[in-house]
Amino acid sequence: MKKQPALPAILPRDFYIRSPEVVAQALLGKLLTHHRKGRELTGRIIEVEAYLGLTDPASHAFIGRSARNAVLFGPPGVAYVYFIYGMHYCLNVSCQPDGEPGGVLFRALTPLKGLTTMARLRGLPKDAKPQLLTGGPGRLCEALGISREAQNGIDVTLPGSPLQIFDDGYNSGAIEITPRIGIRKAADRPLRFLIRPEKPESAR
DNA sequence: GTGAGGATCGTCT
DNA sequence: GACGATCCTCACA
Repeated sequence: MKKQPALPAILPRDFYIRSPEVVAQALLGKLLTHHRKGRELTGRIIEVEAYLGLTDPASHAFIGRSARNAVLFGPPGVAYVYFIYGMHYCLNVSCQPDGEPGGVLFRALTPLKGLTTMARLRGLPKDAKPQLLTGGPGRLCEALGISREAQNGIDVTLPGSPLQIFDDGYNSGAIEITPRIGIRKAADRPLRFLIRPEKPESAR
């Protein structure tokens, strides 16, 4: 069992200087926070996917460096946001040493703080189910107000950064491993990692 | 409750 | 010109 730190601590850059598979599993249970217009939007990371870079056909980095994927080739611990299917944003964080491409895609969060704002950004009623707020890569970006123009290239390891990832000592318990979703290339690789979401009030 | 298909645009070739 | 790491809506059981 991990010790419970007194205060949530920002994950340091060293945390991300590892392979995406390792970083992805380590990110489960951590807190993702976006400071937006004076409000704090926070959720616990419950589902991620690892994208390995040059050896992974499903990764944006597989085709080599381009203007779009440059963040994946840069220093670790930097947000990579891309636009997909003409209507959705997806949030990743770069990992591996500077120069080696690799990243982790955030697929789902359990919303903890700023639920009303999240619901408003998603265009949903304020009592909307968490699954509808932040369950899905496009959904969680919309709920946190994340876009490529504003958030791509943000360093998530800096104390003053609007986008940060914290460790509050939460023990994520057993990790489920499955193939990645929504891709055609290398779709059979077990690189999707998830934890059971915290039980809702009604399930007690 | 579940499954299938359409929407829409940035990026790359 | 074609594709894509998705989501939403509608139809049907």
